[in-house]
Formats: sequence, C-alpha cells, structure tokens
Amino acid sequence: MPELPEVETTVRGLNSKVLERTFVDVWSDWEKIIKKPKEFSQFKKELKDKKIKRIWRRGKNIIFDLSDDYSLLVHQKMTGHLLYGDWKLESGMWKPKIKGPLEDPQNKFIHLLFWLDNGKMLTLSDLRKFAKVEFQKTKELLESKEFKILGPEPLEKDFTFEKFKEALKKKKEKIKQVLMDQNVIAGIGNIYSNEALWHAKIHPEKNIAKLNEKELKLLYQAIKKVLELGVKLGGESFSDYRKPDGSKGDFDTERKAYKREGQKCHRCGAKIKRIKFSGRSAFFCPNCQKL
DNA sequence: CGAGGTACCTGACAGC
DNA sequence: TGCTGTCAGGTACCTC
Repeated sequence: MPELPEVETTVRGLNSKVLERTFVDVWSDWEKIIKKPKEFSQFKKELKDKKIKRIWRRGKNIIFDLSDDYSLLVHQKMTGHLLYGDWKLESGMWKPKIKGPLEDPQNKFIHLLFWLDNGKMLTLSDLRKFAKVEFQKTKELLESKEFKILGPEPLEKDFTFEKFKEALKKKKEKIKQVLMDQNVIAGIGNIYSNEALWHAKIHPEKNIAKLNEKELKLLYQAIKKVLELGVKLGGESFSDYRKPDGSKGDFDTERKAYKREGQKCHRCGAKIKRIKFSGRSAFFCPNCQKL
C-alpha cells in the first residue's frame, strides 16, 4: 500500500468490522509471509482464540492489539491490502461469495486468510507477496528497534512546524528522499511525497539544507494537506490498493504530479516531468518546481 | 556515515 | 502472437 492515507483507510474500515472478533483459524499458500513466529504451525496455534481489542496504525504498519497482550502486525508493502467479507474455495482459488467490489481483479491474490468467530473472513490480497505479518507480545513489538526508530506521525496534533523542522535536521539529502524516510516522518511514500512537493512548489532533488523558512512552511502545510485529503478520500486506487470492502479510494481525482509524466501541470500548464533517483521515480513540474 | 545496489515477487504493458 | 525489457505505492540488507 500503500502509504499513510491508504493504511489509515484500511484501519478505519476494519475497526468498523472486526473489533471484538476472535480468530478461529488461519490459512495460507505462502507461509513465508509470517515473519514471527517463524513456524507457521506455531503462528496458527498461538493466534487461535485471540480477540481483537483495538486496530491502529503507526506509519504504514497496521497493528491489531489482541487479548493476552499480544499484537498482530501487518505491513502491506507494495501491493498488499486487507479485505473483509465472505469467500469460498473454488478450484483452488478463493472467490467472494457475494457479488460486489470484492470481485475486483486486484482482490484475487489472496495468500493469507483468517476465519473469524462471526463466520466472516479477513484476508490479505498481495500480488507481489512482499507483505509481512508478525505475531508477538505487544511489549516486544513496541520495544523493537524498527518500531522505536520511526519518525513522528504527520497527522497527529503534536506534529508542529517546529517538530517538522527538527525531524528534517537529522538528514542532509535530497528533500524527496528525506520525506520518504520512515525514520524522519512516518507514513509518506512515493505518491504523497511527489504530491506534497508539487503543492509546495519545491523541486524533489533540492537539498534540504537549501530550503528556506518559507519553503519549509509551505512543505509542512502541503504534507498535512495531501495526507488529510488522502484520508478523506479513502486513499489512492489507480493501482492495486483497495479498501477493506474491496472498493476503490477516490484520491485519484486530486493527483497533481505522481504518474502524470507528459501531462499538463494543473497550475501552469507546463508538462510534468519524470526523473529517477535513489531508485524511485520523481514527478514534478519543471516550471513551478525549480532547483 | 552516506550512497548505491540487490533482494524479495508477480503481472501489466510497451516495443519489436 | 510472442518474446523481452521495463516498471510498480516498500523496506531490509549488503558493500564500498
């Protein structure tokens, strides 16, 4: 997924469906997806009868707080997304029982399925099988290095302009790369970094040391704006991401830069350009966003 | 320490 | 039609 708005959309969708539900059983055709514990049989045994007490998000991680102080962590990586509903096994493939958005082709790569105590299922569809799932004591998760090192949550009230500047200070690289660093700010990926930089009129390759106060302020506001809009619209779905009910998010109508190479800038009419650095594509308007 | 590459996977799509 | 190369919302790990 999916970045912060998509993860948040998933969390909200699941909260309205599976809170207080208990895990009955689990199936997978890709057992490697479970990173903790290492043995799938152990995962299956330990998860059984655990009740979902809370579902929340930290950066792009989804966390199910379970009974007995356990947690189930899901990171959807590039193409994973969690779905809720009813499926039946048909010639080796899980098919939705009811007609509707779950039939979307993006929802058919089911590699992990949980049976819940209300007879419904929670599944993970993941074309590229990059997603990861971990089951452990909540304390162990919260105290893990990967978790503790995550940067601040950009949509939290305490993410002030001062805190934003403080977070950026840790780095010296190109601004886009810094924005996508989960340990600087948690939750921003390729789409929303491109979008925020477009709104703030900042070139993605600009070194953060060269940003003046005014640019920093614009960027700070742009980040909050695009992420909030993303959440409000239920995320971006032009590619694989789908909401827990299988339907698409609506952020696509707001996309100004990402994947718009060669198309007109909505602000000045110049052609959006694509460049590649640090292994990712950056999209920007060469006229509005100058180095 | 930072920068860059690779690995993990599969499917869609463009070009020949 | 079919083959080949490129690309994809992420992140961990390795080397230089």
